[in-house]
Amino acid sequence: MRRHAEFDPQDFLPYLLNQAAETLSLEFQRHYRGQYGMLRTEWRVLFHLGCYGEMTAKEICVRARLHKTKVSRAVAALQAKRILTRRELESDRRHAVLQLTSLGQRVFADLSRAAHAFDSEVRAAMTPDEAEVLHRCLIRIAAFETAQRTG
Amino acid sequence: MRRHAEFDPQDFLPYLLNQAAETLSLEFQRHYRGQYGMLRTEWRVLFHLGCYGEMTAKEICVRARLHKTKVSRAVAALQAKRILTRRELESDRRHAVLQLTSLGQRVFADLSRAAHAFDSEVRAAMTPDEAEVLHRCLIRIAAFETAQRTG
DNA sequence: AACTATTGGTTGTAAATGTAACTAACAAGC
DNA sequence: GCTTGTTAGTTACATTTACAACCAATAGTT
Repeated sequence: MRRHAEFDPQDFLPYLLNQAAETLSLEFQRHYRGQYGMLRTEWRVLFHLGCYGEMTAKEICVRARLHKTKVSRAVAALQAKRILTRRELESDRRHAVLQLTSLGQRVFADLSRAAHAFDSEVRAAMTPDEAEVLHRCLIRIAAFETAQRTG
Repeated sequence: MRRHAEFDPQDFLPYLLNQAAETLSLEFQRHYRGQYGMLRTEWRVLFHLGCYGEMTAKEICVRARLHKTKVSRAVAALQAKRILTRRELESDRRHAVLQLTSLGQRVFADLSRAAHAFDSEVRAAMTPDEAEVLHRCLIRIAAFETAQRTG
């Protein structure tokens, strides 16, 4: 069957990386989607607020590398779910600092625990050395060409 | 600012993996999208047909781990673009074997070359040893829990 | 042969995403 | 103080995706 054997999809890094990423994402979805009806972007916003503390939508855009419209919609959804509140700054009324409610903190604590457990589960499939190399490579790849994506 | 330092997004493998994958995907999009107006799923279908030779939509679903509706629509789009043709089997008229047209083969050759070059570019960011570990880990992760996704 | 189940594939519709255009608040130049 | 530019964020609309229901062909059962 194989007519053009020059190249196997499995050897094309972007493809393989995507397969791996999708596999894990799909698996972890169960937690934030199944338990809390959250979308991936919502989970990311919650994740960042939980890890780094309160910040503005813009800061989330930059840190999480998400487009502002996605963040805007995720924030609205999380607000509707009583996971976070927004506090406008008098110093500059364009900004609004986002902060988790106590419910938000509980949800974050729960998902954070699940994330930790899942991470360990994945790492169990490799040696500590491998995990370190993997981490290093991914960081490097993620930094590849970050332009025009964080507006 | 950081209030909950227990966990950094950068250390959560699914998240990091996603960032890396998205970075590369977005970059490589330029080729199939910019040059040929193809969607990611279309490129994947083309990729598989080009690499492995003609096969049915179902086989593509299994190999590429894509849902049948995605493949169905991608095939329709590629057909409209004169990239592939379908040939029904008399032995079982539910099946249709998909094959690249000569245009499809030229497009595949071009994108395949671009993919190769891009892959090398990415690999240049790491040592051969690292690349090998990365490859191994990703294969392992991609195989994690393949159920209910290929229907 | 008739009845059900399964399989390969398509279509309809709702949800999600991307892109561009927009508003409001502030900043800078004159 | 008024015009111009920038920045934070939202909204509108078009494209894409997900999910379920569907159809047609075949296989399996009686």
